[in-house]
Amino acid sequence: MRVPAHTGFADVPAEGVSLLEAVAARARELLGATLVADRDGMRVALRITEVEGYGGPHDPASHAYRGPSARNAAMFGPPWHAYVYRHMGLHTCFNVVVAVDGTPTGVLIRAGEIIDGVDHARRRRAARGATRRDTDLAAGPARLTVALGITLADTGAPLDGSSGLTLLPRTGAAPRTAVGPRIGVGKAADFPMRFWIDGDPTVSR
DNA sequence: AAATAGATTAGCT
DNA sequence: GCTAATCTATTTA
Repeated sequence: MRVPAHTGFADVPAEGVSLLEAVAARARELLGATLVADRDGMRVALRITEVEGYGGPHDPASHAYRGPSARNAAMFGPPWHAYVYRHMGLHTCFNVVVAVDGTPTGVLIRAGEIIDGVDHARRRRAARGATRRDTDLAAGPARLTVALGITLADTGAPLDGSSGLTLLPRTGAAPRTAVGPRIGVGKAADFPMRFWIDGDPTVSR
């Protein structure tokens, strides 16, 4: 993996680059996986179509870049748990913690297709703003959390179903995947760490 | 104690 | 496509 000098990853040591590769691999695995949220007796299932990797200590765009804090504590916890944070005051975003060799790395779930509980998702989204098309229900990290009913209280929760959140691995073959730079990231924006299912209508722009 | 940048969204042109 | 809204965590004095 070549690391362009202007991306902010320039000082990543060799083991850091392999760490980024590992995160990218985990992110790719999550494409096509299913996230099931059981909330208030309502089940909403999401087929993940867009993700972004965050490389912890070597990634200046990662929340874990500057070490542990009250906000990012969950990233330093066990893998396959949730890391939920608030952004821009009101928006809530959901990550899957992917500890690689004990380092705090994560994958931001940016978008997906609602495959079960569409009515519940639409109702939740309608309560916070207008939604025109079904493909927009979870087309964006904060939209996704609203559709699934995920809140800050879910941070640190396991994704094995014991807390109402279940992550099911993709079953079929790997989908056709597109790669690009991360979105809305000020630092290291040119580094391709964003993956989405090529041609899927539910990915954010 | 104060400043500031930010893993965004919705609404309008 | 472009901009306002909106507030928190982290950084700086």
